[in-house]
Amino acid sequence: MGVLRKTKHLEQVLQAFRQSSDALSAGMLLDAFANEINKSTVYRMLQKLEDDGVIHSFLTMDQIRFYALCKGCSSGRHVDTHAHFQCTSCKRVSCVSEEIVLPTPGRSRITSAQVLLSGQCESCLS
Amino acid sequence: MGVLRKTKHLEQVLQAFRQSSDALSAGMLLDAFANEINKSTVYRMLQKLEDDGVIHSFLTMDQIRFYALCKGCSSGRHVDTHAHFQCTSCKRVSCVSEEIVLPTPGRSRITSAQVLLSGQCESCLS
DNA sequence: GCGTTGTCGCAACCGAGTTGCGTTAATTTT
DNA sequence: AAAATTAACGCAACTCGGTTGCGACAACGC
Repeated sequence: MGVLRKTKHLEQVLQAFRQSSDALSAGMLLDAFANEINKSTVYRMLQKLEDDGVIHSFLTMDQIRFYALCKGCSSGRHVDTHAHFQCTSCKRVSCVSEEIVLPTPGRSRITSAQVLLSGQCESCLS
Repeated sequence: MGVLRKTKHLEQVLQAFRQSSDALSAGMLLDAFANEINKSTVYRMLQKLEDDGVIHSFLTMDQIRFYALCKGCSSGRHVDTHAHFQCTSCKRVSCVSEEIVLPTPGRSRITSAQVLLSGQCESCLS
């Protein structure tokens, strides 16, 4: 596992997350840092950041993994069951602050949950 | 689009869905009918069945699309916002009957939602 | 400055899903 | 029942998000 090293690329990526109110995908980061950061580097960085509890990830309807900075969750325990929302027009993805009440089917033990909403965002509606 | 033809392969696939209480993925169908039904045939069939409102689909945590027979939804309008559950041990996927109350973030218009729960199912817990 | 060890770039690879196209077979028309 | 129509099929090649093995490099501790 090892410790997280403070490298140039890491700073760039973290900066990108801080500046964006939306969630980002690996592809978006690759576009943003085209010819600067390698494909595998981006994927490895995202993976590591998620392992370390800095960001969390989830899938959109079209099977693309998005990442966003974690607020309350620590390494190894991503407790937040907040939802994510993707606009079908502008494709932007964001976190929904409202907490969600989830059912526990049968006698099973739920350990994680993902809620994805999609539709049109405020700015695309107007 | 055209009409749905009653072919041998279609019958086989529908039968597989009826016999299984779980949701199925394209890969599982391909395994079940190995050397019988072609890869692209399976994908095209699933796509068509979903378009026609016979089955509905959703993604699991590991980005694999699963399909299950529709109960209440008709062609073009998949209204059910029921959740899906995947067991992390046996990997089986099933529909959760309980309805879910979802938030509407801001002033946006939600048109569809996916809820995925994961954990351990009853039989894997014992 | 030097060794350790995590990170990077590259290229090749993986696997789910798609596509173009020529062929086969289910349904319609005559 | 034969012919015409057109959906469904098989094949092979392809797309694309993501992974991996490996040698080179750079961050950190001493």
